[in-house]
Amino acid sequence: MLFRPKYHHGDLHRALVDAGLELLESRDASELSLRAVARKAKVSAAAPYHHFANKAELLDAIAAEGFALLESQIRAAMQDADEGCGGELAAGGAAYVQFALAHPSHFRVMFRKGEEEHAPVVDAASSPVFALLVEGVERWLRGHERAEEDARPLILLCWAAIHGIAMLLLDGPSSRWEKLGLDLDKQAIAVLVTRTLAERLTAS
Amino acid sequence: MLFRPKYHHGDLHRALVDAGLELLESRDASELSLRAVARKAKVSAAAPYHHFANKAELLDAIAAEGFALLESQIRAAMQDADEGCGGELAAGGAAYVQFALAHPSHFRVMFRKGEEEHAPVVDAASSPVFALLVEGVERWLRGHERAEEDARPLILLCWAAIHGIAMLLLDGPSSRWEKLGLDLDKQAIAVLVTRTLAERLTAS
DNA sequence: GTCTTTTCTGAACACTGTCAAGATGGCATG
DNA sequence: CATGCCATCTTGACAGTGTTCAGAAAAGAC
Repeated sequence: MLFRPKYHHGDLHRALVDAGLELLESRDASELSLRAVARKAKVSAAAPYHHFANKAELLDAIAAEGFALLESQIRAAMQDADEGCGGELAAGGAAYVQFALAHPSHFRVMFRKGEEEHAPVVDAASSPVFALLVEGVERWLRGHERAEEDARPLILLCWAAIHGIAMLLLDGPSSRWEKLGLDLDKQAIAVLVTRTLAERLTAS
Repeated sequence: MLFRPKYHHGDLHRALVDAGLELLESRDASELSLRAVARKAKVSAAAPYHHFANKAELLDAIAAEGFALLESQIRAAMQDADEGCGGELAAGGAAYVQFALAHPSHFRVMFRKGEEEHAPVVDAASSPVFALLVEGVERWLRGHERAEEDARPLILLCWAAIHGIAMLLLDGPSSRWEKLGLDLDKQAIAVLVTRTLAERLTAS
């Protein structure tokens, strides 16, 4: 049994994660009950406890799945972007925000605060997308003849700006954007921010 | 009765908000129960429903209080900063993150997603801190002989970066920072990001 | 003094996360 | 094949939750 065993149900571990994901499409993360997930998987309320220690662990699994999906989408977007040019970073950032806007509840689960220390599962799953960012910034620096520069502050700034605009578009106080006189939809605002960020990075 | 009336309890509206705030100091936002708040206020479980339509409305009140507090702290930090210089903006940003780090649960309540449209109470309360940001960026532009420039993309970028680093420091996958080789505490990371941001804004 | 309105309590409902005890069925060993 | 084992699932329970509703109690109006 390489993966989870296939006993009575088949693969309940997988089925529960999928059921949770489906419910997150419509419901919000805060109103996602373990019992509802079990119901959707046509299983009793206590069944999940043979595959996850508690609700948090299911959410961790869902979060990990989300990071994998996010990574693949960012990677695809970066590959489609203009090679070498800074458009690569901007495309990655746009993909990040696009994911958040397309799957808001899932995204919030990915960044929900774990009770104690963060689950190592989630940390491990989020590692590749972070690596993608690091790699992108470093490649961009090399492409701009600034390979010797310390990349770390720029990495922090990029992640903060991208993650921040995603969060603000999801949960931020609404009506801030219109009040600015920008009548753009959310995706366009995200593009504007990533573009401004890229400009500001390039400007020396 | 200009404010909330003082009937049986005195001012239960105020007392409930205070009790909620106290509980948020130790508990996390997700484990804050309306019943526990009522208990802390020495009142039956149903009493809050005469002052708030539901739990969400209490949280909205707590969130609004948070934005007021945040605004005062940012304003104080900006006034203490070097006049005219760009340090004003950086100080404001640092104060923003400092608030988030000092009151993480409260901060999360302020930016939690409301069920439907955002509560107008929260929107109104968050307006002044947004105005502080707008004003700061515009003043900074004037101080740099760039008054004619469109401030809006910069405003978005600043808010996104500041809010983003706050969120990442609170809920982000841990062990990202050490993996970067930066052995700084959270506050120092926040300062680094705001400083990098200010640099990048100044660089033309 | 009554009368009314606001505030609070007590009990109830449906729901939640979680656990202990038993039923069920696949697996390997005899 | 029979046997036993053990992972899996169900049933039923417990404490706790948000919310509602009928009534008690207290404050203000007349």
